[in-house]
Amino acid sequence: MSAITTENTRTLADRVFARLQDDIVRGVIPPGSKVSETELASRYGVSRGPLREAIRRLESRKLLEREVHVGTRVASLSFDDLIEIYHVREALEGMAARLAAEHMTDDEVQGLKDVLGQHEQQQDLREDTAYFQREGDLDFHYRIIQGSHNATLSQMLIGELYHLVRMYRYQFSTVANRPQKALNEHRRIIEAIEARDGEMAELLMRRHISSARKNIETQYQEQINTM
Amino acid sequence: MSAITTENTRTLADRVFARLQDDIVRGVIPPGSKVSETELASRYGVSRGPLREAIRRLESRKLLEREVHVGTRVASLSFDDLIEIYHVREALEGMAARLAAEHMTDDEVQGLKDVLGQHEQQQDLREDTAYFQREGDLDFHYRIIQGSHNATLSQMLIGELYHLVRMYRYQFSTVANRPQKALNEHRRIIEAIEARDGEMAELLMRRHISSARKNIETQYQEQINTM
DNA sequence: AACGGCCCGATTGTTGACAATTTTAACAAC
DNA sequence: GTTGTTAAAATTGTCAACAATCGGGCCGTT
Repeated sequence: MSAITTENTRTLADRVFARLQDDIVRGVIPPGSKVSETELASRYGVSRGPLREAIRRLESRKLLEREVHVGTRVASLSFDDLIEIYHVREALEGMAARLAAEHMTDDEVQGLKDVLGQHEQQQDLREDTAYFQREGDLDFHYRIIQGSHNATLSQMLIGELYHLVRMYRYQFSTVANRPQKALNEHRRIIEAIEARDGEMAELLMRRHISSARKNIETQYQEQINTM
Repeated sequence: MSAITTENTRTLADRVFARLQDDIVRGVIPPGSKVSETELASRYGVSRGPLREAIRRLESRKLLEREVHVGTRVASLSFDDLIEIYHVREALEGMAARLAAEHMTDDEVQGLKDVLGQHEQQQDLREDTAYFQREGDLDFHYRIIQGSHNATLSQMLIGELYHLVRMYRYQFSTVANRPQKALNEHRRIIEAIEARDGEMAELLMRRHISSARKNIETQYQEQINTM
């Protein structure tokens, strides 16, 4: 039974790490807020020892920021931070798509196509599918990243960057506002992967993410102008 | 006086982190070896508390690997790991070169050209310049990465990946075996950056790193065949 | 009223002791 | 000789107390 495994082979510090990360990403603890070690320790029912280990690990992931002898505060992503992240995503996920086209198994490709099919149906049936679109979008990207069969690459994207992206989405309650275009782009990326055309898969993935970035930049500018 | 700053505004755990990282990267503690907490604690003259915090951070950087209730061991990079890293470097440093071409200040470009000039002279004067070439190569890449003016990107490359690359070099005592070609490639990358041609800079940087990867793959195969 | 020094409470940093788990080694049974 | 069992030793995980540092309020001086 894997529940035993996940509860028992992990240490207190590991579980605090996971719960705290979740609370930060979901905005339960507000971005930018200062967190007290004793307060967190009592909240999660542990002593400060394991808590501090969890804090150090979340620092490495840029979810917490520490000032020596002063304290720790939850990261607060600025617009510029998000743009930086999207440039990195463009580079890394482009490479991931290339490697996925080369290394994905036929089963993995089929799974990717199934996921796309589900998204198309959701798009048909509902109008306000913002939440599902976001989750679906993530699912698509996760599968391609893992299809690269490059653990270092997967770790950097899924283990580090994506937590920040998700945190930003919670922070500003952003919604997908180009779902139909995105879906088309997904479709073409899959075609390239299926044709084992790594060059094309990379190009399309980069344009996909680059478009998302430009969209964010436009939204941001509009928001500035109406203020 | 910055010596005071670096010694005084940092915590014990921070200094242990830095020293331990250095000892791991330089191979003072052999790759793959198991490290005992009490032993390390006495070696660095601290208690296990701050030491464990340092260990957790080095785990995040993939320099240490932990098994719950068993212990921690120094990472040992396999050939496959290094190839993975080079694919990531190709993607990230390609993007860095593109952004550097767009964002580097004229002073930064001049500094880059100065560095290249020094390398050319070294190459003229000496034959066995393996060490200097390696350091010079790193200097060149560092400057372009920081020239991207993208802190997230810089952190991922300089703060994470490069430690692993350096560790691998110490581990296998590799030497640069295509210095003249590399120098030419550097020259052309700088030209593209100076011309503010981001597209070209990215292309050349990717080919530069891709060539290095292929070179490593070839070396590895030859080594296998002679065994 | 503005400024600077001082003390006190609160918070972070560090330590050593204790609990839980794994590994080692000795021993017994087959 | 191999395998299985058990207890002791060693190691990791956790905790609570102690030390060091920072921030805020009070007070006195100008």
